[in-house]
Amino acid sequence: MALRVYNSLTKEKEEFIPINPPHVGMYVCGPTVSGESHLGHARPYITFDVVYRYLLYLGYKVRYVRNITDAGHFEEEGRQAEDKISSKALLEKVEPMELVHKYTSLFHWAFRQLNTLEPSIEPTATGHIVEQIGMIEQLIKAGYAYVVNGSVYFDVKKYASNYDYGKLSGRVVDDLLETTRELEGQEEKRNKADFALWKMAPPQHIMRWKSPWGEGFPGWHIECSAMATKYLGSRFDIHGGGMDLMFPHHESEIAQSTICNHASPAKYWMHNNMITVNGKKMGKSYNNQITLTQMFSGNHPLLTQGFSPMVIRFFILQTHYRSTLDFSSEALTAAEKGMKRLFEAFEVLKKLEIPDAEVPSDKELDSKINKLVDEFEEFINDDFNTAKVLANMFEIVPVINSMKDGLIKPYAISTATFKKLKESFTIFLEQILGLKDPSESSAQLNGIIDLLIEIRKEAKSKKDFFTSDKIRKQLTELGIEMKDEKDGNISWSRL
RNA sequence: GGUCCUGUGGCCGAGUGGUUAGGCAGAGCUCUGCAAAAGCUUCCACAGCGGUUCGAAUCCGCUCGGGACCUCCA
Repeated sequence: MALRVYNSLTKEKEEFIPINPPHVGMYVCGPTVSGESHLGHARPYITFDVVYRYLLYLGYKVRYVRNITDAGHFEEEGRQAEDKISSKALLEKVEPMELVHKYTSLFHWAFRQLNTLEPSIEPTATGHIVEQIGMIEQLIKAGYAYVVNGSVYFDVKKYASNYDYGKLSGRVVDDLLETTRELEGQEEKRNKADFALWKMAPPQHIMRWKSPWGEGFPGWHIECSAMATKYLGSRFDIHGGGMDLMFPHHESEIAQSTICNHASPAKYWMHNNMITVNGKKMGKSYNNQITLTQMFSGNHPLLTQGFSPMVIRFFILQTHYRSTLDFSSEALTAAEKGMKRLFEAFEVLKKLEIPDAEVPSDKELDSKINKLVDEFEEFINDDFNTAKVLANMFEIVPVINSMKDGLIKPYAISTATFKKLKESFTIFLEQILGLKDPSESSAQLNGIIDLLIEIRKEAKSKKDFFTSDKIRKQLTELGIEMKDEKDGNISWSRL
């Protein structure tokens, strides 16, 4: 079964066929490093990390480009032509680049914790001013952009007369021309729907670059078009980002690239939905963000505890990426417990060995396992339904535990089935979903605990429950839980 | 106001018209020196009202509720 992805451009699930196989070009709108990443930011980068991982698994040679927006944009177009980054920099009395560096590092750190793979290229907006200016010049030359007082605007009305502006986001241009909100500085534009490609920098603006139109800074949408074009060409396979970027950002990207490159940039547009808090989108405008460092530490009024990065990743992957996901400490706690159970079963599976059996004694179970495992691929192929993959894994958990406890006979399933289960489970959990056991410990700790287990076993065999309980109790206080198995073995895990 | 999405059991969520989603929480049982874990069983559901259909959470209409975008936003 082939991979099918929901294409926001056509509003349909389509079979994924790369433009130039085996190569795949993927562009994802990256972070604006004027502040710390919050939980909402984890959604797209984890979502597209799974997309990236799966495409790699399928054998594609993927170039994954994710930008860093370090040039900033004006807070509200026209009203205050002040760069976001420079305005905060003034406030904190530091260089803009100092902030950029700080938050870029923090971003990288947080997403390493979340086990996202690094993109192939992570271009910065400030590093591509030349390319952006070049693209703007092309747009002016083509007659789709005009210069006013040192700023350059894209002529949406003209574009719309020849192309479909609004196809991606479902806008009607006539409405846009009418209903766009009244903002200061609009008088420079020919039409309200026009957007800035280059803004003249007022004197107080710190980040500024020389351009053919005077000193200024790039508009919001041009950086992605310029960098995507530079590294992926005029036409590439996947463009991803949050749904909130669909309009005007992605719509405008399409317009810019269509004029400059004579092609709609991306074949497939993929948009992840939002993380909500009490039903409302987590975001700047609502002042309801929880930063990732707060998530990890638990240092936030809405959090009853800290959550490991893997729990956050798991929490996000338990929902389909195009659905909203409502955050609560309770939901995270539930995810944490579920994940622990899943990983404990996974540890068991990795160590489990069964005797050779060509024919399973329990044909029903054997075919059930085969079905559940085969569906991993079927579900991920269905527009990356990670929720269903995880649900199947959970259905297998009792089987694994029962095999360990001897409740299921070792030869109940065939060797081939067992081998497939082990391999697929590992590949999908670790390689594709990118989940790993957060409680992995050092060889040293393992050795120490193994020793304590030996001592405790001896005590138990002598019915010295005082000693055995003491070991268990003290370890519990240290966050390590000892569990007596049916067969007399003792296993342990972190609380 | 315009465009669009959405409403699933205590919570989070998957659902292609007919079959158990899954996780967490709750209840009972088994195992067990105790505990925990695990296993088995189980309770609780598709906002409301109509319609289409042999059959609807799933399609259509209306009502009510929630949300997103239209402005920086993942």
